Amino acid sequence: MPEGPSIVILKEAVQSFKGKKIINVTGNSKLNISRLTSKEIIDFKSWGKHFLICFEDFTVRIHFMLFGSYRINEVKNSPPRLSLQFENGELNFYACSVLFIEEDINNVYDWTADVMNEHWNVANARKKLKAFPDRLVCDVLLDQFIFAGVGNIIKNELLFRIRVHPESKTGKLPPKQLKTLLDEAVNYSFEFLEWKKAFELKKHWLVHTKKICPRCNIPIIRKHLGKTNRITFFCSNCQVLYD
DNA sequence: CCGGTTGTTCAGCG
DNA sequence: GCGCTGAACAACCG
Repeated sequence: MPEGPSIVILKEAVQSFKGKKIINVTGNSKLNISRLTSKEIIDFKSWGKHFLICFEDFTVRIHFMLFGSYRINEVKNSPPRLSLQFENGELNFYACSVLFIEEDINNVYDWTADVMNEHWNVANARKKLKAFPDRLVCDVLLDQFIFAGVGNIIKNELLFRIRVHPESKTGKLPPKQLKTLLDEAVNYSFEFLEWKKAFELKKHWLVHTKKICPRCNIPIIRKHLGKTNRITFFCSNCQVLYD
């Protein structure tokens, strides 16, 4: 559930509650969620993997982490972390991180860093990469301050697509590959969104959780890499190491 | 039933 | 104070 495109799907799915008043609030969140009672939802926004419920004077940030989930006008057989009741339905969040943001979210979030956002700015991302040329591409793709919304699946798949080895240093990428990486961070995320909407996401995975390279038929390498130490799937034959 | 994983934070340690 | 490691959280799939 948790990569950026999934949050965009959620944002689209809850539009019927925009402008609506919350008539009851429950949940096992340790925060004072009762403050939401009788409040009107001004808007829903997203930043990367963050789902934002905007009120007049504050914002609720939902982060689904690895295991979080939600239901719209349905309930799961487990206690909700946060449950919002409306005249026209309900919105339930499970096993997620809930946080109140009191500041203006425009001062909290850099919208130009969100690969799914209309304000995404590729020049800003390029500048952030240039500042730390020794970082590995497998790490920078997961850096939410550079590529907010990109997760481990998108990381693995896009590196295979652009034929770059995950342990390549960003500063050693030829300009053409660097441009392709920046472009595909957005392109792949939007393809992920369409596949996810069509319930055919896994069908399109070429290396993630795979055993054999679909291009050259040799075994896919599965290894924890980089400072992020996340599991990485790649083909040592198809993906070129720039170091 | 066990192993694996779409994520992040933080304690502990050298 | 730093960077690194691993735990913790907690749910579902195959």
